[in-house]
Amino acid sequence: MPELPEVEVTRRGFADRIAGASIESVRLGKPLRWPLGIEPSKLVGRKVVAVRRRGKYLLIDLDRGLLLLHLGMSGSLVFTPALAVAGAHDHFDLVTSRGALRLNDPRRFGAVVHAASESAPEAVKLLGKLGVEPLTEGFAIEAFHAGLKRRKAPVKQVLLAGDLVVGVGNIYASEALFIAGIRPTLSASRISRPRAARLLDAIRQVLARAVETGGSTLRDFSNTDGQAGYFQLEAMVYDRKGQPCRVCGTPIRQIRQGQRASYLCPRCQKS
DNA sequence: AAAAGCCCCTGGATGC
DNA sequence: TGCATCCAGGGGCTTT
Repeated sequence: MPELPEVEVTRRGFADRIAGASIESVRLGKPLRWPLGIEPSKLVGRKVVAVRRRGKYLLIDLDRGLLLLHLGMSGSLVFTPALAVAGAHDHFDLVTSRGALRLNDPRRFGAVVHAASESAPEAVKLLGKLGVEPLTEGFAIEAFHAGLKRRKAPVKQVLLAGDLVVGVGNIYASEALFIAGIRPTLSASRISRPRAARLLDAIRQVLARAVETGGSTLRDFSNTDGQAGYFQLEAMVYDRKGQPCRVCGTPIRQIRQGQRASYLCPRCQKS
């Protein structure tokens, strides 16, 4: 589910509300992708300082240490004054003096991991190879083009890999490539400098718009107040197999790359 | 170093 | 209605 926009919408939904709170209790449900890495009772009494985002990870800074939280494919967070009885897929509760944060994640590809600091091995393992933040960091077109040039894999898969630019997942990779007029199968190394510039611009444009619209809700994503996003209503190609291209009317095609679906307009994305 | 495949897991849609 | 199969917003890990 969650790509950069969904994670950012989630972050904005509770960051200010939880900042300054002290942790009162922690409840774990079924195991997530990785163990928490700390005895839950040791978190009690610590204070939440801030909530940041790095790629698709949320970083919950505590006055001592931090929690790295990932939503995986099916995760979502709610932040409420008081928690209801935990459901079958509620696998992590962080109860604080200002409200409770709850992770619901049916597939359990998500994770909450404690790290003593951002430079601790547990954090570096997860964050160390991440690429540039497309929305907030100055990403020179030279660096982006150079990064593409040294990769022979299809550009779609290079975008998904996350080591060049972070936050672009399966929906927004297809969307950005459509906007830039680039075929997802094109080898990244063959993208010219002007086209790389268009692609970078398209990535920023589509991610920013998706944040504005509350992200994409295909199945189960919702923000921390339980509300759905509606970017999917604006999607140009994603999940639109066989439907007419919104620009030229040609039926949208679906292909498979690395066991994931890609969508494209064969006419608007000629190469 | 880079690329390709393989998993982790549950639930909804589809087909027989 | 029942059951099998396929597919899904991710990404770390292992193997080429």
